[in-house]
Amino acid sequence: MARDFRVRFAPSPTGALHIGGIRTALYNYLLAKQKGGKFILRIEDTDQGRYVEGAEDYIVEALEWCGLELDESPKLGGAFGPYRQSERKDIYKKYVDQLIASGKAYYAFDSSESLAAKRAAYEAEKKTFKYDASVRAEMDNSLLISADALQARLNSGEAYTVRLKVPIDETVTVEDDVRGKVSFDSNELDDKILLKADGMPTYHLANVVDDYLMQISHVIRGEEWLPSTAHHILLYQAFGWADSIPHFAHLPLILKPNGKGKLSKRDGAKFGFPVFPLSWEGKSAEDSFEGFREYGFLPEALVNFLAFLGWNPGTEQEIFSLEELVAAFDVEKIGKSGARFDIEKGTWFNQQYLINSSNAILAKQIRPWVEAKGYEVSNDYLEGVCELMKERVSLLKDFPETGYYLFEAVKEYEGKPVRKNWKPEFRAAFDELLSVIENISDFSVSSLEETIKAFIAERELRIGTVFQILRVGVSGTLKGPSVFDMIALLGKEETLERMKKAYVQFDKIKAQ
RNA sequence: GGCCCGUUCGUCUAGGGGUUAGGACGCCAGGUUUUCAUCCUGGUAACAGGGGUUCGAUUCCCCUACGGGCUACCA
Repeated sequence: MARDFRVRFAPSPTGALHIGGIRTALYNYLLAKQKGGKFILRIEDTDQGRYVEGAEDYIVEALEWCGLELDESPKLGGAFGPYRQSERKDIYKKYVDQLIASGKAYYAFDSSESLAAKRAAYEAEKKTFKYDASVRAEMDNSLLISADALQARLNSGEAYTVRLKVPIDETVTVEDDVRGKVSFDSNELDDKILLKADGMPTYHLANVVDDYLMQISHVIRGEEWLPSTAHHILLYQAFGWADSIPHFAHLPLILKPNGKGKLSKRDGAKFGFPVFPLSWEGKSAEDSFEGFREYGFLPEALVNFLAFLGWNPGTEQEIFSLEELVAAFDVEKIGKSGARFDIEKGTWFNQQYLINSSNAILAKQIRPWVEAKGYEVSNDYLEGVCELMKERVSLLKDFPETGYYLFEAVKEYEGKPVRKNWKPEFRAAFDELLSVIENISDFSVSSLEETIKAFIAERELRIGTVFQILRVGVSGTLKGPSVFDMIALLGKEETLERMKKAYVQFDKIKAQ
């Protein structure tokens, strides 16, 4: 029987969500949308010790910013709620009791301290302690005591955990859509804690119970979960849910730029680029990070870039809108090896999106950056800036930075072109040029170009010299948009003012 | 250490028993442009190593090396 496609993104609210998480969410979203299924957000907040205020809101906002619309979530609700695991405590207890009753799980009274001591002792002998079938009998659990004794201990309020009783001599096979069959020897598997002493489930239990109850059809998650998937399979079997095991797809990890380990939150500061979608204000500067949004990325570009980290359509097309990704996505085409994070490529994607955006849309996008610099300009003007700058920058914040001279007076003049081209005796000719400019009634790029070129020809001036002087006079730099474009955008008054001011500076530079 | 996964240009990757091993980013060169950028053209550069299997392996198998993940009352 074909099940509906129901996929979930299930992060822990332990802080900002980094781009590895966003990519996981993206792949889940793409599969759900392509198949007409549901994309669900489930908050896995079973570790009260690591819970961070604001993290859930951050996750939701990040998904929204990326355009990954949810169908069911803690805030949206849905037929399978609640969607926060901390609110499902009773459900897990019920299922754990079922497991104990059927002998698939057992109570363990070993304290954290005694286990730590055990581990230390093993380590001293260069061995690794594992709470498994081989040591169960040496531990303090319900497998070793009578029903009465157990009841007495339970009644006394003694702290306990519940562990999965992993069967011996079995081969557990995970069918992974990315990696194929992956097998584990059950004797290598430890008796994972299912229910913690505080009554909360561990990831393993909560995950399996919720995926089952929420009728999740596909589990797409990071490769770090592959080893524990064996336990998850065992759990499905223990519950008698073997027929409802979802499809698994374990994603290759996103690696640090140097390939040494998976990308982590500290790498942003270390390598000088963001690893989070949005900025995160932590309790300390060390725990605060800049996001791609604040760095100047368009969400579409981030999504496109992330989609290609570990997946590709097999064609030569690289620029994909979200809708196109939905259509082209294919779990079969997900790669198997980790992908290093290369900000250069990401920046290229962003520039492609900048170039392909309309000026009207871009103007809206850059306005916050422009206003943050204290500039007040009209939309028309901003659109003009976009037209002139979008092929020359790669981040939104570059517009008011690289092109600051389109918003305020030139702060610094490049010396080299001035020394090379400026002569005080040109002043007369340039004064004339300025009056010519002043008299242009149609202040458009084409008439500007025509008039100025005619003037240069008439006076037999060197075209390169005049252009460079105008360019540096108006923008301070040799790099940038066409002079005529800049002059037309700045307007007559501003241009004349800038040039007059520039002559004075040019003389000074020349005199140095 | 044990278990699991992986390995094609510097990076992201396509491909797949016989290919000039393709594309993109980056880099370099040329062209276009009054500059820069865009754009166009060209170039640079890869199948980790060793054994098999095979007429033929980069492709299939094994081993080694290297890399990564997991090994918590964290997810």
